[in-house]
Amino acid sequence: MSQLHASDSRDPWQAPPVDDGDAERFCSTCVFGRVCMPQGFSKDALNRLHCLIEHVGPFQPGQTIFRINDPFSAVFSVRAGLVKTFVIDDKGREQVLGFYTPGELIGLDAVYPSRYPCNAVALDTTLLCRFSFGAMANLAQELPGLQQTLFLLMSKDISAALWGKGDYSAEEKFAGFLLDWGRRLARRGFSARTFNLPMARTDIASFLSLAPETVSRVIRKLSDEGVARFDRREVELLKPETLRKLASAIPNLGLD
Amino acid sequence: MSQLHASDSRDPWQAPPVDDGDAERFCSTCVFGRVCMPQGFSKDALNRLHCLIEHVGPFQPGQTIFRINDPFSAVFSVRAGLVKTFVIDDKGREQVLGFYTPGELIGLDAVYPSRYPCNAVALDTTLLCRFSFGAMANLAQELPGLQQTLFLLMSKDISAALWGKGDYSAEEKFAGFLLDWGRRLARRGFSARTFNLPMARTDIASFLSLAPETVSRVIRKLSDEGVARFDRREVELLKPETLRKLASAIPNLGLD
DNA sequence: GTTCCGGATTGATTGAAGTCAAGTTGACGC
DNA sequence: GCGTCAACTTGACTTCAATCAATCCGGAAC
Repeated sequence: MSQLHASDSRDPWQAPPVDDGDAERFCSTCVFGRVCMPQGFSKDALNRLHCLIEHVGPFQPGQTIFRINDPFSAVFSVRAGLVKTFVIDDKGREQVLGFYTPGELIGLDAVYPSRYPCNAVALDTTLLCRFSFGAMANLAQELPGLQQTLFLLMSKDISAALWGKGDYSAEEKFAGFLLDWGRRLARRGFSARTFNLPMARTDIASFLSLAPETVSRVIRKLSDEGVARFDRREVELLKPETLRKLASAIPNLGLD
Repeated sequence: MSQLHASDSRDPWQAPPVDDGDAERFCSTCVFGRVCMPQGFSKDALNRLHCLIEHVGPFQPGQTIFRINDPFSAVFSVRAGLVKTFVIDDKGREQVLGFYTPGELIGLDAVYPSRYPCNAVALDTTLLCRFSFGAMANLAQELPGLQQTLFLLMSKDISAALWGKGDYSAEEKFAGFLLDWGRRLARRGFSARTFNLPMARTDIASFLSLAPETVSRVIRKLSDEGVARFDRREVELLKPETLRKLASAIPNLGLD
């Protein structure tokens, strides 16, 4: 969803579907656009960074972007759509590791092993930017701002990976998930109060290490208590304070 | 514990307590010594990296190294001893995030927020090397090998943070913990079969998100089944294969 | 040695969430 | 409209680990 028209309308359903960027501009949601520019990248630097970007996609829902153990060469920035990463345990059960919404970067955890440590599939029609990591590292050698940006992004991913570590109740985890998702959408100009949970209940359950049935029951409980309204995959947070209180059990939630 | 004498004796209790390094050499366990050198750092480069190292400590057991929300300026490499990092949740319960043994690096997750996101305390008499991160980043601008090393270390921490994510039984988690700990000691030349678990049961429990009583019961079960022998904090893995089978439920364990 | 103390263990009970099985709902196609 | 299918929900039951409550060490001090 585009940010170009965010000042005209914050309704995702009325915004143009994609902001592709062009030779002069990054996609408005792009981490490199957002993070680098305020640090004073020169026009030349931006152009050189641009040269190593490759637009890929569209990927259809269910389509694989990379597989676990594929050799690593690039990270991906989500331009539009939704991606989940996951691993399969020895009993064949899927463990979802993360969801990625436009502006977020996938694959920094693959640098060390030189292979992707997880699978990535599109959950919605998805467009990506592909950044060759080697080329980026080379460029970072000349551009302190880019090096700094990469350090920041990787550091942030360490904290993000820690999310939900610990022993929390189903309600606390789900409350945290709702608030986190809302906050990430808010960064792109959408409402943090009324939004869509575009992934399947099963995937939310797996991400939170819960059974789908438990997620269902938590949703019913929050509905009954008037904390949030759920209609299919639409959510309206009626008492964000109550959610925040629940989620406050989980430390380190302030990832931003 | 020193690696200098590893060829003479692999017994940690007979080895000299500390390998300090000097003007010419890194501590033998140091991540920068280990990771950078094979990539062909020049003598000059090594010297410059050396200049920004500051030896700190000793810290006594229980002594704080940094506190959550302290402004970030440096990462720490463990030279000797043992460190745990942890956060306190809103009910006052401690959640252990990690244990750090000599050669391991603490604090890369603090780069993004510019504050330490957790507390760090020594669990044993501990010596550290302090690296100013800003100075290191500057140096990395000139030394591609150092930049690469930092990317690798941060990427590795992302995977490490993911450890234990998912819904596993107490036995699976503990088996994974034992094997992981053994493997880390083995990297320093010690036995991966017979070793010490120098942290309190309570800390292991917290790290694994279990009650201390549950850890105790798992230990008893593994003893009864002859899978491992426990004597106080000493462990001998009698059937590592059984442990591996248990731990294989947890994906992504192969962090190395 | 004896006393003390904190960490560790053990046993009895409880409870939150998983599992299994049976509905329900909505989307799509014919 | 009706059938089909998958996702989701609901209810009944089970289970694993947390909690509560006693002990049981083992080391330090005297």
